[in-house]
Amino acid sequence: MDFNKVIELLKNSGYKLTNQRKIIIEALYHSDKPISMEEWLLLTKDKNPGINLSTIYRNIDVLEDLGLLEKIRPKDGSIKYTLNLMEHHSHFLICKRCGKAEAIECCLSKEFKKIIEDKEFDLIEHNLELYGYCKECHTELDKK
Amino acid sequence: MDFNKVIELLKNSGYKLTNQRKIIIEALYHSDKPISMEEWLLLTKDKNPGINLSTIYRNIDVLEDLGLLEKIRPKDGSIKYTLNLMEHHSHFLICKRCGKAEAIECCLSKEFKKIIEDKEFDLIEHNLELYGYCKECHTELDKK
DNA sequence: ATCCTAAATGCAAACAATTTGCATTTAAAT
DNA sequence: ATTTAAATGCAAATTGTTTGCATTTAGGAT
Repeated sequence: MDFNKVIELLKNSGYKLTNQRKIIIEALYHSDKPISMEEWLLLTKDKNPGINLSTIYRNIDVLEDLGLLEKIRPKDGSIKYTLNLMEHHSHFLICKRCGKAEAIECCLSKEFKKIIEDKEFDLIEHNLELYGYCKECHTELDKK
Repeated sequence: MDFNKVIELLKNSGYKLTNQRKIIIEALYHSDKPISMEEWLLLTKDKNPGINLSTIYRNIDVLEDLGLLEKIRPKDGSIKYTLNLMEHHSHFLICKRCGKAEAIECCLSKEFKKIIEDKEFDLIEHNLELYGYCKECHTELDKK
């Protein structure tokens, strides 16, 4: 989904396109990896120093309402945000070193789902986060 | 791992077994599902009303140090705690209605791991949370 | 283009969750 | 029993997030 499509969706849902909102969403859109609130704030202040933290928080609600926001919660307790522009369900390969996140297609094998079914558990949704080292970082680490 | 084993591990690691600590860990040990901090506090206050919230927080550090604590972070932003007494890696089937969590064995299929390998991503750890309705709750919901 | 109104924003204050400093208590080694 | 480092309770501090309210602004109506 390209940026204009996002804006269109926003407007069609009755939200106004303010200067701040555009910058806030754009920051997330152009980031190649999930970012923390701190990073998000810096990126937006970069374009408009007057933008307030609470405005970002309020826009989180908007993005969630639009179903566009993905919140990633690593084990360390932090929260990172990224836009979810995919049609279908996906998960992330998250690099423990550089933080880059790459989306991958869904994952639960048939056999695995079968095991769950056998337990008569009605599976509605799942959340999978994969941590490791991406190719680049792995190479870097080998050098040391 | 039975409770005495947990206590033994605690002592062997140089921690003292205080009355409060015992109650705090016992509460978690005897709970059949992951619990919130609020629930944890209630369970401990039940046995000793004087126990302070900060003592629980400090004992979280201890349990993490011992590698016994599992933190579960549902999408709703809450945090639940449970003891991880298993030898091998496992995941949870978490009921969206009653909150009961059942551990299941590991899950990533060979094909799935192959896909990740092909991306030259060095997978270190992963986190999978499965949400849905357990058998009992499913039955209950059908009644309505 | 100007006017109008609901939505959005900035700011400061409120709030919730977690952590910390410090005086006191306690487990357990001596 | 004595001693001492570790653990606790309490209150205050800190951090992250939310809210109330006065002001501003986007975008439809005129």
